[in-house]
Amino acid sequence: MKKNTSILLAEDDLNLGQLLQTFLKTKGFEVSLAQNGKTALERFHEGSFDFCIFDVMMPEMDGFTLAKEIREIDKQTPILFLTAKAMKEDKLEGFSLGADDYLTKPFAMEELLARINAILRRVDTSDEEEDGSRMIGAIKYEPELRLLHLEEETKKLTTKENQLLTLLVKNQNDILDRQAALRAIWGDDNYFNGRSMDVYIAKLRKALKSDESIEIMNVHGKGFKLIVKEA
Amino acid sequence: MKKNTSILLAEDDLNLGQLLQTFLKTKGFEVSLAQNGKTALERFHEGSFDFCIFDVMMPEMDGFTLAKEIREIDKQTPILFLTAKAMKEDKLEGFSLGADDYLTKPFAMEELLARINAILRRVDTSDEEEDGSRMIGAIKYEPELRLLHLEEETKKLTTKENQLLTLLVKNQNDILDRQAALRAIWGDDNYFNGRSMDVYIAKLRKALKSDESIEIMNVHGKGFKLIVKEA
DNA sequence: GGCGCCCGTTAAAAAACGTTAAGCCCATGT
DNA sequence: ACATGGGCTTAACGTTTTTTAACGGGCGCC
Repeated sequence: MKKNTSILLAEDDLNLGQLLQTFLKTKGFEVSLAQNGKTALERFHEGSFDFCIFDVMMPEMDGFTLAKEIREIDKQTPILFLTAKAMKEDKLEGFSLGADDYLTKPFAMEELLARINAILRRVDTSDEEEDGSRMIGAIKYEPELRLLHLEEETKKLTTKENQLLTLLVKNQNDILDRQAALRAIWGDDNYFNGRSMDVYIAKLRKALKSDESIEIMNVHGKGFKLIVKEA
Repeated sequence: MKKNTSILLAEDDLNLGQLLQTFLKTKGFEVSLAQNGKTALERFHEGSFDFCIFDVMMPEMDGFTLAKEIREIDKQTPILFLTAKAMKEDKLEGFSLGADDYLTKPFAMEELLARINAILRRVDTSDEEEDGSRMIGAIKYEPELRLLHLEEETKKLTTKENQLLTLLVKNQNDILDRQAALRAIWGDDNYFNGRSMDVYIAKLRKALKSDESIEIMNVHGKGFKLIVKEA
């Protein structure tokens, strides 16, 4: 059973936003609509999305800044920009931020759909299963359901545990920057949030300790690295 | 089981970057993607890569400067440049910096793959094992896991110990320049960092003293030299 | 041979991280 | 309203990692 592709849509114009949302829903997507960049960013870090559609001009936080924040810890998820006018600079800046595409308003619904599908076809190569789960060593992890399937029990993760593990997995075998992670999950990288994160690292280590080949290694002063040793 | 060859890819255009990353991943490589030269340099010094692909034009630090920095302490790891236009001067400068090959954009994925494999076949002469470990005298060293297997115990190295030992090993039987090492690991070669490095040299000497054939020799005013005497 | 500088080593200080437990807040059911 | 419980933060204490200090020895050079 193929899981629904979930889209994060950030659009301040509620008219257009809802129109797009309903349209995409009829096409079989799950769509979460945010009305400004800030809530969109929070939503992104809470949830688990396969695709992003961001309006460039938005209150609180514009689409480009939003994309930049997301790219600090996630270089995978495709982002498509909606831009009001055909501005050359806009296009250039967007692409340098790792946009996978852009669309100039006004546009046809069908064109949007075509672009989305094209990008998804091109990009989808992660070691993620069809149902959204993935393996960490011998442990099955379902981010959307916040479940960790261990030998016997199957552990329910809390929001924060899940966010942190998701980031670690996204950066598997690579450094997850401490500051970036704090900004992504806590919104601010002060001392106390840092201590809080360390507590969650301890929790995750305990949860994952059943598989000896998994290690959350600390890189002093830089961050953490999820290592999965080869068999 | 053959370890995945790990590639450091520095490319500011995330579109192209991700495209290359996913392509190379499907071909069995481990790919770490950095969006500018500076983070790429940090990543290089922290991690352990078998191959580098650098875009020439990048923000923060361009590909040539990046290569120059790396070549100060690593003369082995192959570097392939991606250049926008076929500029003769670029090529010349690149080769003088120790580039192993070039590719002019746009290029075919398959060609990139062919070049990589050609270089790896040609260059791979390191005494590195298939699993990424290597021997220093009679001591087994696993840089990615930061482990040093001595007679009885197996010592976990700290981040800094590991970085320094990696540099020494890369320049085995050759001088590791003091200033270059400081810039590589500490980012700055001031007095205090220098003293700090001396402390780590002492630590490594102590750790390696179980094997009499290994010596970290000082070359006055120049740097250090890791010497492994023949049996 | 004396003097400055660089290095060797050990110890102390400081910073970062590891872990456990206690406290706090908020939602929920009674 | 009151208790209950889960989730998150803060506190407290321990350990590890890194830096700085301190002191002694070696090297090169006039």
